[in-house]
Amino acid sequence: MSLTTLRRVEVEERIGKEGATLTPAERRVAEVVLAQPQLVAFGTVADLAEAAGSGAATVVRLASKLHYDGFTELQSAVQRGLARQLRPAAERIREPAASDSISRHLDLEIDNVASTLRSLDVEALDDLVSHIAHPSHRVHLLSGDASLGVAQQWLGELSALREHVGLIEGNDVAVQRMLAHMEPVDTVIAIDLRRYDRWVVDAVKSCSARGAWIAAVTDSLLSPLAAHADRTFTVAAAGGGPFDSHVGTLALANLVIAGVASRLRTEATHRLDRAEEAWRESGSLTDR
Amino acid sequence: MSLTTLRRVEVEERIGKEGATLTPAERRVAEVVLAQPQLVAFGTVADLAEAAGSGAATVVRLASKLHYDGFTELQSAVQRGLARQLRPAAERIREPAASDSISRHLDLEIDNVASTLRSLDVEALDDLVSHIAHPSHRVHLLSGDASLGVAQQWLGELSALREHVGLIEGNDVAVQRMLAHMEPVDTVIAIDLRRYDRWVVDAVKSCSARGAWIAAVTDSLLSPLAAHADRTFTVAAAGGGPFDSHVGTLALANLVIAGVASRLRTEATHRLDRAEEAWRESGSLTDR
DNA sequence: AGTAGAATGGAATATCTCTTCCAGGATTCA
DNA sequence: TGAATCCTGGAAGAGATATTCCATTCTACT
Repeated sequence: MSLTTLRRVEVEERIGKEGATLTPAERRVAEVVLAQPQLVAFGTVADLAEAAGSGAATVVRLASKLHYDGFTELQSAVQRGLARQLRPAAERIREPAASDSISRHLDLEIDNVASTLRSLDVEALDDLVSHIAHPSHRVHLLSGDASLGVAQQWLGELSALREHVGLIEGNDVAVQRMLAHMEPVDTVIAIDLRRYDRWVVDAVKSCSARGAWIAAVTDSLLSPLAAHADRTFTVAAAGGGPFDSHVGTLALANLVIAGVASRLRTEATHRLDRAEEAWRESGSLTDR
Repeated sequence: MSLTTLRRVEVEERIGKEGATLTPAERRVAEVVLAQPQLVAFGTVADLAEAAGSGAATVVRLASKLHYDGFTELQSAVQRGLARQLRPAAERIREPAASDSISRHLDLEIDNVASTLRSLDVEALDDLVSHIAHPSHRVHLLSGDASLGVAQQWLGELSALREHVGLIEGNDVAVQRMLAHMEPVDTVIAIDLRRYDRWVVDAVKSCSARGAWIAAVTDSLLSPLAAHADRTFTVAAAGGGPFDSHVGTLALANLVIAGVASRLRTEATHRLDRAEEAWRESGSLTDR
């Protein structure tokens, strides 16, 4: 996996070079610098001195021996090194690296999936699954134009598991119709990322006013969708091309849908069996 | 807050909760906190204020609104969050997520993306990109029912880059119409996985007979689609629930579309700009 | 249009941190 | 063994930073 781009950082380099000339106390400090760079990046001279069992002056002297102007400069160097590791793949992909475009996209998409699922709140997920699995709550999907395909994917699979799942298109008629029939027990899943479609934002507001339970799938907790949502799911959507990547959103969808399926096991199985039966009879599916 | 490690980083959690009560300037600061946590972790109040275009006092006020004792405490919280990400990315990717079920899906989806993109043949990819980028070739998308949403996603984004992209629905009328108008220079992208939709297989055969150039996006080189395709792309689609995961397919789509976009740079840019202009005039997109 | 209230940034202040200096202690070499 | 040198940490001062307060600006409502 090309994700392991660990570069030896400047500081380590210098410690290696000057290592032989370090005094015992300085060496102890240097060991801490290598072993716990966070302590250097986030801490103070005193913290580092304590961790190394030395005095503050020794810490500063080490920085000088490594040809830094002082502890502050050493700290900056360590911070730069850490920042490199912290940089999301989204930024790495822009740099004119030698690596080919496939592996750059690979990094990016893996990052999207990992970030999206790892930032997921378990309670929020359970809550969403419960709402979708509740048979008497109708489910309405709202999606911005850019994520319409992914929303269709949610729609298709949720429809296979339960009834009364709908996707609202972005025209006023459809939106108004949905709002007219909305009950306070209905569930709304709104999917839209930055450069939000105004109609989605407006529709979410209206749904909220009508008392629907709303889940927002969006790019930021500060998104206008989040403001009216009962639960917000943030997705990472860094794209290597001109568009956002909805790979993270789709991974989230799969997770949610799997949860709904297991919650609705018996009923869903019946539905799926009936569909299977229909396909078999009509011969519309084939193994080869 | 107790021993339970919050998966969504504490700071984000709090921003989400208080997001609605933030003033405009505070909101700008919060956006920077979310977008550039390093700036908070490594920087000073003044740095953050400058990045957000606000005063130092606003930064401190935001910290208070998030129920921190002051900026220093907010900074510590961000540092703790970042420290978790400081491990090498490769390790982090497989790190268990908040629940077993999420971890399982995470592994699964990462494998789907990685397997799909790793097995990709560069020449085949270039070939597909070239065919799509060729302006005089019309592009037809065919998709099985299960991957319809993903196909819609291809459609939407390709349509933003060039003209004459169509998605054929699975009814005879539409298929026959497409076949009737097909030219030998047309490009067909057929997306369908195991338990193939018979109509897709048949349509691909017919397209092949008419001399179209065919790319198959499918699950195996032994797929019936592969038999008639000029290029075959295999995708990994292991799903954690009852359905296949199309995350790998979508990742492939993004890669292809990014390739097409860079191939069509000038024309595509014009198209995108015109669309942007239209959105701006109609006010249908919003930043908040 | 006017007023009350919130919002905002600048400046003063209190706190914290880095750096420098120095004296006591350890080590080395004759 | 003694002297010279190096090593080391504490403490003071220099510098930077967070916080608080307040005057100005903006906004919303009458």
